[in-house]
Amino acid sequence: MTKVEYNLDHVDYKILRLMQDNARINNADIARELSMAPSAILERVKKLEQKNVILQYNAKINPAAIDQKLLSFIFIKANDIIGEQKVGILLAEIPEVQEVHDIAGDDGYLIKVRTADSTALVDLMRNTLGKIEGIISTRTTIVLQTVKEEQQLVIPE
Amino acid sequence: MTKVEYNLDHVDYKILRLMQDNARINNADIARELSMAPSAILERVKKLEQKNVILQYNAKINPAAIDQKLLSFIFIKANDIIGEQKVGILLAEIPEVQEVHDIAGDDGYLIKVRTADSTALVDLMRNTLGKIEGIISTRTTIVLQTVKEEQQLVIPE
DNA sequence: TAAAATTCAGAATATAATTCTATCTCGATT
DNA sequence: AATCGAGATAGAATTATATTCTGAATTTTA
Repeated sequence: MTKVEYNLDHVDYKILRLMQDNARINNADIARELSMAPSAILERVKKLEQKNVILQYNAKINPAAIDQKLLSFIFIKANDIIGEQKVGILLAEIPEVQEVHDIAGDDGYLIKVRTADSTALVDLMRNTLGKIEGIISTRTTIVLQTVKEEQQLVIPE
Repeated sequence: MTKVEYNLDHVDYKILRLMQDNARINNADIARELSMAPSAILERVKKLEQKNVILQYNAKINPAAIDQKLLSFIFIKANDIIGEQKVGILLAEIPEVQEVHDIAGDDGYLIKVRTADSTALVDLMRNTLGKIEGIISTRTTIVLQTVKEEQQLVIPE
């Protein structure tokens, strides 16, 4: 892991603020908003992509529309060596697993899982999690209702 | 809450699969990929937006690039009346709070919070969470390292 | 202070989005 | 089986946008 300098200025922040809420905004509109030339914006956006400030552009899809109605968080206790994350990497390969976090205390992971329903969750736990070596125990928390779910960051300036 | 029919077919699923990984893909490229006319794709995308299948287009920004290096999950026990979510709604208004989930058991919430560092987290808990009426207790879990963090869903067919 | 690198505007060009219309498909009805 | 109508699509024409290029201005570096 190498130290990276991002060196962002006000204009970059403004672009990021616009794009994180509307990734399909066009160059011309950003340019108008910031009173700059489209070509200048284009260059900056490309640089933000190159420098890995912008990681990806996602369409946020309504889970209910494709019948993925159940959201759960599962704490997973594992016998991973600290630093190495064998179990974590295996968990990350599961498509239904949206997030895998290595958490402090309890030598464990917290994962976020989306399935159609509780039956599908049980299947996944039995057939997929159950096959991963090194998992000692799991504790599952079911989400009844989601009040907010966004990935927007608080951008400076 | 009204029952909604989404009525998606194979072509819609393919479009969604392309767009959830690359929201800035253009019409022409989707059309080429699916061997269809751009106009047909355009209509479908617009309908997917209208029907709230596609909820938003986001740029995923590298938290490190804007100095938001600490991720935490906090369990919050609240004295909310079931169904009503006064505390949940207040939590959702906090910009650093990316997610608010009403969870089963323990009459509580699970929230996901991003701050610059642990100092900023403590500040937020004291100054912002501390001011919310109805919070009985909190339990904080710090993320040491994130192995995976995506919002991609498993799309059928 | 000079040279190099970066940033940006504005024009020219290439590419893509959008609109429109004719055609096609498919299910319902008679 | 024939007719009708709604919805979906292709393809052409038009409009809008992205991209490239150049030169000038500014900032950084040596």
